[in-house]
Amino acid sequence: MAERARTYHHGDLRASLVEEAAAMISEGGAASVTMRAIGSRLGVSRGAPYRHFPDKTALLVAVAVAGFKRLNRRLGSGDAGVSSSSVERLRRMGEQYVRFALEHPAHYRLMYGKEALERQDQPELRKAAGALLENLIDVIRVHQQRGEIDGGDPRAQAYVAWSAVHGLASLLIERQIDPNVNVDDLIRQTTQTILDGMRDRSQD
Amino acid sequence: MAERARTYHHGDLRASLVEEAAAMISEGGAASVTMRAIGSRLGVSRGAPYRHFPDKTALLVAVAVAGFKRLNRRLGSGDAGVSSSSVERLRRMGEQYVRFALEHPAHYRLMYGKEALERQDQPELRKAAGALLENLIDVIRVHQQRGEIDGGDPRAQAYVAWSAVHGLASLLIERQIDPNVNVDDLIRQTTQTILDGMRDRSQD
DNA sequence: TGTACATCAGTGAACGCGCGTTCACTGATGTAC
DNA sequence: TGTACATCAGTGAACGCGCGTTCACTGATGTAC
Repeated sequence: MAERARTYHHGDLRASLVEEAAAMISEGGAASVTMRAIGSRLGVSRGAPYRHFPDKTALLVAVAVAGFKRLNRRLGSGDAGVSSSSVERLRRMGEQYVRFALEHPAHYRLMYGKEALERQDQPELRKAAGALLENLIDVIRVHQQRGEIDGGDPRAQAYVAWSAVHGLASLLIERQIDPNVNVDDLIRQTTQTILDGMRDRSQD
Repeated sequence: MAERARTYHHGDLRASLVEEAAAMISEGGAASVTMRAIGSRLGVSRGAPYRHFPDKTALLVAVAVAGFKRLNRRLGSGDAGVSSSSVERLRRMGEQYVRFALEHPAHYRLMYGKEALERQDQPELRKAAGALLENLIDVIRVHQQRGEIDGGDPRAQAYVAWSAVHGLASLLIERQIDPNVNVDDLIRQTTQTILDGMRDRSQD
């Protein structure tokens, strides 16, 4: 604030816009993000954001992309390597995935909601989501090579695993799951069922 | 239309509103549903819908509830009874679930999207979604008794299965899945993996 | 180091728009006698 | 069967609102000489 008063130029308004939009989404959902509000929250005029984003959709796409990158980083961390039990690695990825969604529900919703982003093809967004999938495929492939899960098409297996965690995350976020259910147990059981199912596959 | 011109009263405007809103959602997404448009599409004034629904949210809730009922009916049909192989029954439920979502993507989105419905607790909606879950639990319980899947908490197992199909449906709808992938195969593999995982459960 | 100038980030007033909703009304319907 | 009346579904004009976006502008910054 003091800083802002001192300088006419903001410094890095573009980054601030993305950050602030994400914060607003967390606080009040995607609908609460308006170009007017975001400007005033940053102590900047209404027109200023248009120096950095051609329109509102472009800003929201940037926010969603940032979300995917953040999630991807989180899944990648923990252990990247060979160290721990490898199925354990997959299970932990699933857990982290769902936990991210629970911690940032509105942001997560934006990442996947075509609704909010309107326009069909946002290559940046597609790329960010694609990176997530590729990581998952890589991990699955490694574990296949170790013979710990079956040898089907790793891409298809990745989709199945992704579906399970994405579905669980969505149901939790949208409050479709009885709040009395222990979330940690449910997450564990979901990832475990998927991993068992992948191992078990009766050669179809 | 001819009918409408003949009578001042519409007949069953309430039902028509729900039906027309659903149609508009299918055609142009939830955002395309406006109280103004819906009135004019039914050849009725702007105020007319407010005779039947206090506000827009109430109408959308009714549409979502109708969607859940329709989906539920579809899952229940096919075979209700003891006739067919029982695991087969579960697999078919999963397939029908995903197929419903693919056929009515925007409607499906509305059913689960808290965003669009804004207000937190819509008891009717909660009830309709709950009925879906209870049905699934019942089916799982039956198959447990037959010893075809393991004996864990059927509610938890239902959540796991629901997560998988809901996740797959969502990813497909939101175009997160490579269009070159064979959707039928993917649906089959997902339901199969879940069922295998349920059977396999290594007594944890 | 000092000046002239091009660049461009941010200003702030204003635009037009489509929306949900309200409200005094009017016409149709069903019912009591 | 006929009339009076209460009820209520549908009318249509109007409201206020918040939104995204535009545009001529001004002030800050960096650079060439």
